[in-house]
Amino acid sequence: MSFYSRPSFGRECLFNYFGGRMIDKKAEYESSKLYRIRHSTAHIMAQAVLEKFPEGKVAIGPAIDDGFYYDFDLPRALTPEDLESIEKRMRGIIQSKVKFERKVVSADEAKKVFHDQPFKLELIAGLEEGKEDEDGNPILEKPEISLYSQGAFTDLCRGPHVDNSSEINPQAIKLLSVAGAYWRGDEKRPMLQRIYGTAWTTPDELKDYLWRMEEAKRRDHRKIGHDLDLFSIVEEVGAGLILWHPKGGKIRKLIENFWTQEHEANGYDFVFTPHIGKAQLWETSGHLGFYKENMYSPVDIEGQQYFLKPMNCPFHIHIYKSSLRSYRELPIRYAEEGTVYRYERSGVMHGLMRVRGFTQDDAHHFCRPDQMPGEIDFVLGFSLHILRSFGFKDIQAYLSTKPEKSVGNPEQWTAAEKALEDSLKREGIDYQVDKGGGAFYGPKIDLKVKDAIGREWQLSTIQFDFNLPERFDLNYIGEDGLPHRPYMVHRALLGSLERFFGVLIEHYAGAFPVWLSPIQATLIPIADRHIDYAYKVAGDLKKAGIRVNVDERPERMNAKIRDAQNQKIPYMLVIGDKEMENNEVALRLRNNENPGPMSVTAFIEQAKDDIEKKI
RNA sequence: GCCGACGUAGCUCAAUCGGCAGAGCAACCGCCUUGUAAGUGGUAGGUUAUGGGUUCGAUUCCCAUCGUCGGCUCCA
Repeated sequence: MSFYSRPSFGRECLFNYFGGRMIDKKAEYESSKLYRIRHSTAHIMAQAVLEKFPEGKVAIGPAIDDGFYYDFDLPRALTPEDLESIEKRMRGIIQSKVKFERKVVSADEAKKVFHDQPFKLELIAGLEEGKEDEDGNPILEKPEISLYSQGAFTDLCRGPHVDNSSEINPQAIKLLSVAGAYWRGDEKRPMLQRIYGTAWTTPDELKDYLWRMEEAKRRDHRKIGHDLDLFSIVEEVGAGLILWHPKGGKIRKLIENFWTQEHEANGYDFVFTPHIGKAQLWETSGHLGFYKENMYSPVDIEGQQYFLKPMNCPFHIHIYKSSLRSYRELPIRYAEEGTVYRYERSGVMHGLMRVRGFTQDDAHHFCRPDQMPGEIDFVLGFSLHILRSFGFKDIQAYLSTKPEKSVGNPEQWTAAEKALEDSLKREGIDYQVDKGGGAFYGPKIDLKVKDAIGREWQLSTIQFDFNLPERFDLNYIGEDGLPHRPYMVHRALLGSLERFFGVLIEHYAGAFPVWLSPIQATLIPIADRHIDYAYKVAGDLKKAGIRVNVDERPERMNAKIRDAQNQKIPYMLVIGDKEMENNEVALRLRNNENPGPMSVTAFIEQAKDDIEKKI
C-alpha cells in the first residue's frame, strides 16, 4: 500500500533480477507462442463480432495475462447469448484455417482501409505522428504501419500473430464476459463494450484455467465471510464500511495481539491518535493540496474545519515534535493500528479489499543518516518475519526508484535507494526494479505475497519520505549541538487489517491455521449422557488455552460433524461411551483425517504443538 | 462516477401473458438418544430494496434513489 500516491508499476521498466540475471517478464510473454495465439484469437473474435454487427466499430484488442479482450462500439448491448453465438462463429473461422497475412502500408493507405472506422483512424493519426502505439502507449521511434488480415477481416496491428488459425485450438478458447470500458481508458471519452476471452494451447490448459477461476470464486472472502459469520457490510450502515462479527473480531484480535507482541519485542513504541484533525494540519502536511480528492468533506467544530484522517503520519510527526529530540534517542519507531478514511467512488468498493474506512498497521521510523541502512535492514527483515508467520512463504519484492519529479536532494535519494537495494540483496529475496516508479517524496519497497492458488497480493510497503520532515521542520540535535534533519520512513506490514483479513480468508479458503481459528476445537457428545463429560473435557482444554465449544444440540453426531466441517473447525472431538470410560476423546480433523481415540492430555499436547508452530 | 446485469423470508432460489407470493435450509416448539458430512413432526417467518408513476389490478411495465455483482476509471 502506498501512503500517498500511485502504486507505480510502469509497464516499461519491469525487470526481474533473478539469480543475478535480469529478466524482462513482459518481453518474454510477448515473444511467446501463447501471446500470438491470444492476440490472433482476439482478431478472430473481432471478425465474428463484425459479421454479426456489420455497422459495429472496432477499437483495440490486445492479449493480456491469461487471455485477451477486444473493445467495440455496437448498436446495442451484448447479451450472454451473443457471446455464445460469437464463440461458435469463432470456432468456425478457426477451423476454416485462415492465413494471417501482414502488410506494411503508408498512413494514407491505412486511412483508406479504415475510412469508416473512427477509432482506427485516430490510432493511425497517432502512429503517423509517431507518438503512440496502437495501445495508446508512447513510443520512441516512428513505427511502420502494418495491417494483419485473416480472410475478409483486416486489422491495424503491430503483431505478431500466428501464421494460420490452425495453430489455435478451437477447443481451448472461451469467451468470458462483457463489460464497459472507456475508449483509451479515458472517462471523458465514449464507453465501449469490451469482450473478455481466454485462450490456451490445449483444452486441458483451458480446463485448468477455468478450474482456477472456479477455485477463486470458491475462496471469495465475501462468500466465506458470510458463511463463517466473520463480517458483514450492510446498506443501512454504508457501502465500504465493515462490521466485524464476533468470529472475525476474534481473528482480528489474534492478529493484533501477535502484531503488538512482535512490535513490542522489536523496539517499537505504541501511539494512539485521533480520527480527525484541523484543516491547518492537513495544509501543512500537503494532503489538502495533493490528496484532497480522497478526503471527505470537513466537519465544522466551533467555526473550525476538521477533516477525517486519510493517513496517520501528521499525528505521529507531532508526537515526534512534542519535544526536542537528541541524536541519542534515535531511532524512534512509532507504531499504531490507525483507522483512516478515504473516499472511494461508488463503483469501486470490493468486500474487504477496497473499502472507505480501514485500519493500517502503520509505523513511522525517524533515524539519523548513519542509522538509516541498519534501520532498513531491520524493517525489511521484520516485515518478512511477520508475513511468514501468517503462512505466506512466497514473497516477491518490488523496488521503486526516483521519478522525474521529486523532492529532496539527489544524495538522499541515492543513499536511500542503495540502502533499500542492499537490504534486499542481503535478505536474498527475488526483487524487481521499477525504475522511476517511486513516489515524488521517496523510494520504496513493496512486498507482495503469493497465495495458495498463485495470486499475488501487495501487503507491505516501506517508504522513505523526504517531504514531510521538511514540511514539518523535523529536527534532532546532533553530537555537534546543531539541529539536523532526520530520515523518516513510513511502513505498513499487513497493509490494512481489513484487506489483510480478506487475503487471509482467500489464502486459507476459511480454514485458518489453528492459532488463528476463532474456535479451535468443538466437542461432539454423541448422546445427552455424554454432555457432562464433554464439559469436563472442555474445562481441561480451556485451562490449556484452547478455544473450545461444546455442541450440545439435540442433533445426530453426523449433523454436528457436518456443521463443524462447514465451519472449518480444526479439531472435532467426538465423545461417546468408550471415550467417557477411558478419559479419551476421538479426534477428527477438518481435512477428513480421523486419528481416532486418544487421551485428553495427548490431544492437548498435539493441539498446543500445532498452535505453537502456527500450522 | 461510467457501461451492463441484478435486488422476492435470516440464507439459497421459485412464481406462465400484469391476476390470491411459494419451496428447501436456518430459527422456534416437540419426538428420537444417536459412533464420523444433513434423524423426524409441527409452528412461525413478506409493505417483493426504497420512493414515485401507468393500470380495475404491479414481484412483473416505466422513472428516480440506494445497494450488490462483472468491468472501466481511480487507487491502498
